[in-house]
Amino acid sequence: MTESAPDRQPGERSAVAAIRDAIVRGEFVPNQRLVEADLSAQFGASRATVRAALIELTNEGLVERVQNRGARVRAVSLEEAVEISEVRMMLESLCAAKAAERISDAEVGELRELGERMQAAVAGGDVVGYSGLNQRLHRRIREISGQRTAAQVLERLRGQSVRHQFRLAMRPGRPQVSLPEHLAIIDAICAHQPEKAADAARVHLGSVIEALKAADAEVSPLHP
Amino acid sequence: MTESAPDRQPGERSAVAAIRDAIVRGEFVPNQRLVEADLSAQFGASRATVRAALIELTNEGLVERVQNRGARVRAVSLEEAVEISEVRMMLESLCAAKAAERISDAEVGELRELGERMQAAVAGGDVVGYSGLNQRLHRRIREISGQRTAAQVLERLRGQSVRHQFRLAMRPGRPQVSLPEHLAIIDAICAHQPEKAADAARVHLGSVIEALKAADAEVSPLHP
DNA sequence: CTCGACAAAATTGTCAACAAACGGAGCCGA
DNA sequence: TCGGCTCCGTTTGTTGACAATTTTGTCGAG
Repeated sequence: MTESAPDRQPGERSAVAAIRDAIVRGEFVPNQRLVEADLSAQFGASRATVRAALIELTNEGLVERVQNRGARVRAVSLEEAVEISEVRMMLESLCAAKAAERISDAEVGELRELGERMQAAVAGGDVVGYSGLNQRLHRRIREISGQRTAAQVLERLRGQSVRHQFRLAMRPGRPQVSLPEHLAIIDAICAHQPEKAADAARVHLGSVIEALKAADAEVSPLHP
Repeated sequence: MTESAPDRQPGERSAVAAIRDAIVRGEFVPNQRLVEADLSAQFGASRATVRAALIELTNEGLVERVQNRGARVRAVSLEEAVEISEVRMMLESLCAAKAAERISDAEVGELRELGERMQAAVAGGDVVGYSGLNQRLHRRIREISGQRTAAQVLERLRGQSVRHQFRLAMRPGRPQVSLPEHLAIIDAICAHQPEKAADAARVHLGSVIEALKAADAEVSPLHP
């Protein structure tokens, strides 16, 4: 950890984005203390800027702050990850239904192409590529839905659960399970079938929840 | 702006709460500019504290901030209010279902009593009392559900749509419509019927959405 | 050896002052 | 008259220092 911190060019990149990236990329591990002075030095920003960034990230659910005791990276437990996935189940199904109603022909082609690329990635064993396409698909569906409120909430929740999502994606056999679920969502949306799209999204997120529990049970087979 | 009872003890927490209260209570109207120096004087806090508060409220969706141009009270349009209600429909139904699964006998009594008091308020024409009980009911259901993630999101959304909610509550005849919907939710939860509770919540929020549109159409029959 | 109090260090919360950016008033030239 | 330009007041963004609070380390008593 004494490894020379990446001296980002001062005054260029927003401190919020920099710290957020450091957290979601895993550079800062859960429960790690985030001392304002240290971050100030690391990112070349003033302490006030760092402070504002921490407040913002607190409201995004990425860091925890307690009065006079500083900030630390928030650790999301399995239970919380499940809760987040439950909320996602409701909101992604809403977005999927809305997207099925509003999608244009051009966007149909776009989604179909995404689906094909996902198939190719799974067939080729490109796990990280598939993971990236996965995120792009979900985001694109949110955009097409036009439901900006739900989209915003989902974006925030994604940041919180990115670590668990990543662990899931790396699980052997997981892509083979989720791929057909994703394709079903794409098919329903492109066919302008809101009910079917919502159902497919619910099925997918239900699968995610089950996989989350299974992955955790495998990692820690003993319960404290 | 004439009213001034600014003698609050210093503290970031109180500044956030004070400004938030001023916004939700309607003391600050939508699109009103929020100048840091002015708020600093009004609430007796330093500008840095006010600034931190504005950042926090921005992330809560209550104020809008643009680079170098300051902050103002966010105005939520009818479309946004509908979007918010759609998200609420999904999440409140989730919470209602969870609450139906987990509710204890003591909590059953609590909810039933709330229902009776709501009936009495409507019968007595106590609109503001009914409105308060309404909020208490929804919050209590969220608490009983144990779904803290959904509860948090709902709490944030409530702050944003409080103005529209208030307008709704004041609509003549509205309590008579929403009361049976609320009672249906209570009955389903107390009977430990998750599916029925979720359906009742969906029906209720659907009714809210319709009423929102109707209320707006009545206020502004001409579209600008 | 353990427990409690006390002191020192570290960290956050707050404040006042300075620099930069935006918006508008007024001026100039065509 | 109108378009563009500069200048100036206002407001935000940033910096550095100071006060308040918590945590840590040490010492002595039982």
